[in-house]
Amino acid sequence: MRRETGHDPLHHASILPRSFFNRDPREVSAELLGKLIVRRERGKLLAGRVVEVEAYLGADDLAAHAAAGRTERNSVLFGPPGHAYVYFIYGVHYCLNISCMPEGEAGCVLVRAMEPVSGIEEMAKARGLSDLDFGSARNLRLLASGPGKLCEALDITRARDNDKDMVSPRCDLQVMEDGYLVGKVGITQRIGITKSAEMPLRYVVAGSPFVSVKIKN
DNA sequence: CAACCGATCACCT
DNA sequence: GGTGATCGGTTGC
Repeated sequence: MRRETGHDPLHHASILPRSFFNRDPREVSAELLGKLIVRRERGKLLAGRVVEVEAYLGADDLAAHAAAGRTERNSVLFGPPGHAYVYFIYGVHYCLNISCMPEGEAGCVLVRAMEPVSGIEEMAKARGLSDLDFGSARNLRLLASGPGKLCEALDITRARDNDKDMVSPRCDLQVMEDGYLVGKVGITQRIGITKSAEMPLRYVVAGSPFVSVKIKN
């Protein structure tokens, strides 16, 4: 298995300002592509570049957890922007969202897939895939090509991470930017929902092999 | 390779 | 008591 280089892969990276998330989730979604999700734990640095997200809006979006109003579970969505909203789904998986909009207004971006950048061995271990050879993109994409996989790779759980401030310099779960620019952005319907399913709110880096599913037109 | 299915939890009605 | 912003293994074209 290939080793990480000694040089810090986030040397040129900086934390996004909170204002980045203080607006409509659709704007945030388009610009979040190419940014970095960073996990720091036990002296290790785990990071991936976002290649797929979905926007979830407020009361008009019946697929959003916030649609029925504020509850104890979804209260993070109504809090300040830039916080992690983590929920448990289908009895098996966690999903990571980042809250958007000013405090008091709901909205978020679901982080659905990322290209692994740093801490490949750690992520593989967390995914139970330590035996694979990650020299090939074919295996590399197994690490975080879906919201549940991404959370497993970064060891994200509701108990541990819900409501964490992802734009705080001291947080062990952060969003960063390093000047990387994505190419063409594709927009499709969201995955796996039934209500408000027709709205085109899924944003992917066109041609990336690290996205979850390719949607046929 | 598409389609189906089981796992099995938190939340809301 | 029903539902769901998923995944991975299996089945059957």
